[in-house]
Amino acid sequence: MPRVTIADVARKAGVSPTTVSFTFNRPTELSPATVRKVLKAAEELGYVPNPHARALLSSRAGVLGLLVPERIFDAFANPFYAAFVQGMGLACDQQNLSLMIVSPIEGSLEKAISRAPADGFVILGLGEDHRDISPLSRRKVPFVIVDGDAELAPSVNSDDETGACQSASFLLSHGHRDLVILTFLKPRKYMHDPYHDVGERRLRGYRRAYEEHDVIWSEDIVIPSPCSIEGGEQCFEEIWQSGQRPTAVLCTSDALALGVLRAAERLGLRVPEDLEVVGFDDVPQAALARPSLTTVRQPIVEKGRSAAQLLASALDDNQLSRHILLPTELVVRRTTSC
Amino acid sequence: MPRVTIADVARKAGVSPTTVSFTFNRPTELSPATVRKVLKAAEELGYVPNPHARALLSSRAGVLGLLVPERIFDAFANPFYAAFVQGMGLACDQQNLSLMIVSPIEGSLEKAISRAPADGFVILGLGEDHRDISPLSRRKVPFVIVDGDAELAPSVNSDDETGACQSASFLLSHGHRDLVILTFLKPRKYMHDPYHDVGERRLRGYRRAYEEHDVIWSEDIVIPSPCSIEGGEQCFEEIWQSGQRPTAVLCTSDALALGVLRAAERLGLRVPEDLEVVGFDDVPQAALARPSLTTVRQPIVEKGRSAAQLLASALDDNQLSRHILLPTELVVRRTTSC
DNA sequence: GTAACATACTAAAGGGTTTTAGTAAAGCAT
DNA sequence: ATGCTTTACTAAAACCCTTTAGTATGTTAC
Repeated sequence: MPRVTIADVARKAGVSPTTVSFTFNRPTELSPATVRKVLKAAEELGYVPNPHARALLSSRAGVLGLLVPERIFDAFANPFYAAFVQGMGLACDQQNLSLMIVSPIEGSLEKAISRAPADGFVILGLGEDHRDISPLSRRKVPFVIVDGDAELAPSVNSDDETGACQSASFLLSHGHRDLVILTFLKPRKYMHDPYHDVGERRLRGYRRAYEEHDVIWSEDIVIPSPCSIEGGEQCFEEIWQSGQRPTAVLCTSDALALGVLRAAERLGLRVPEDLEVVGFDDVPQAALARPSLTTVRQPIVEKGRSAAQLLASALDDNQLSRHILLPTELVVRRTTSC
Repeated sequence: MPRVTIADVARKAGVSPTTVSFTFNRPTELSPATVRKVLKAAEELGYVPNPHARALLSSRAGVLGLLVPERIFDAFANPFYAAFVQGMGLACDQQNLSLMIVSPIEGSLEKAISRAPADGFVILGLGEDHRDISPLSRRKVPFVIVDGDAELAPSVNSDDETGACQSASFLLSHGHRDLVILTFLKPRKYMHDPYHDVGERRLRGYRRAYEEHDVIWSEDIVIPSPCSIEGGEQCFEEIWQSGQRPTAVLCTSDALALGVLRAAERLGLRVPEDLEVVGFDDVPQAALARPSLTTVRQPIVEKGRSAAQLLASALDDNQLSRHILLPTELVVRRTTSC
């Protein structure tokens, strides 16, 4: 039994397919009696327009893509994503759009992009000139860059460097000299990208704080780790086991910091007495953590919301490329001694 | 400048559109020289097949829909969703599928379903015979029911009643007699559904524990609240402000329990000395909470994974409807005194 | 009584691909 | 030279809808 098509409804209602289409799309051009008749026939047959056919014709599927340069599993291991999606959802709910998560297919983002039936993309963590997304510019598919460099395309970023600088400054001014910095590992494929990602921006902030405090910076204290609670936990445990005894840890992501907290607990370290920890993001659970996490707040939900909003308006009028810079702010809680 | 189509590539390469299609879909039927020639032309023109056209023909877009009966923002306010999506992602990553979040359009799930270019749906929190999803059965679109009753359709559920019973039993056997139970409020539209949802199953478990302990059950102690940390926080604060002084709180969701913890902290209550709290789900942050949350564990990631897996195989062979029941288990942590 | 216009509907083109059925040429055995 | 199979490619139909341009009818205006 094949799918019920517009032709079936037309036949049943005794009208042309065009009339059926009009019934759904511009009922004002039809007499009320006809509309009723067609609606009845459609109802009885259980007809709904085929979304693929509709999208093919109008190039509008009502779907925003969220492009993430890693596996979905790895991405959502970081609570940042839930909050970001929540924010995008705010705009989607409002504009009746759906939200699609697009991650590499067979390791290729390009492939994933070209197969995804989305009207546009919010791109997380890649710059606008990244080769993996160049097909989008060529095909004039609208996209918004988040946490990445952009000039032509609209973008949403946080003031990472300032926030990072504040957090490092905070620790340095309290006398800490023996820090460890946990940064998130880029997905393997992007490891050697020349592109300046968020991690690097935050590092730059830390480095600036070192300069301002006249403390000598060494790349040796920077340890990359997979960006998840487990990643941070394991990473810090290894650091400790290797004999290093930092008095404080700076993390470029709350996921890592929460992991450090867990590791510290397991290792019997008291926070903040034996070890101070500062994160980045202020994900919802930072405030709930044990102890509550000192971190650099960026408005994640708002970030997602404005990215989706920007994309939605780009779909409508494809005008004006706006660049949004969101503020960051050090939130002092209990993983640091005041 | 219109989109580059298969015809453009065909013209440029001096072959028929069919040959171009074959180049991408079954290159073995072509001579290597031709494949090279076409690939080169496609590359030069920046051609990628139109996903809508492809999906129209094959009825396969490579997209799994996650149907949620509430707004995306509200859904992702509950950390359960992030873990569930993570699990679905595991299966999607493996099978090269994308994941689409579909929530009501203009308040209508039906509308959202009919517009979504997804190959099938994982349906969260509705039974298979719910009227909002009946169009799917009629159109023979595959779907998997999660946290809902199903007989014909494949389903994934947790043993909610047993888990809930254990948790209530645990509190009752420690002498608590003055409990409050926080349940999550259904989205308004589904408020009066006759359908037995997870919340009710869990309540049934609590009730059974009351019976087993010969304690009289009263519906008055059951307080519905929006299912988020904020919801639980506010709800418990109101309860306390209203003069009630329960010695323990049972929550049908960790989101609520985490909220209660936050409220307790604000109200100056010590947990577990002044108030004991038990959640449900064991979301990742339950273990990290302050204090760590006693809760009923269900394997959320696994739930998402098997739901997506079931759906993916239903798409392939549309056979065998399996029903998966995942175990639950009380995890005693620090919000209860042992 | 005819031109001008609005109303209610339809035929046909188009959107971009995949797939089926088929053709032409080459290879092989007899 | 004849028939049979294989190989390499193509024409045309199909997928299901929307939209443009147009027809037929009725209404109004002078």
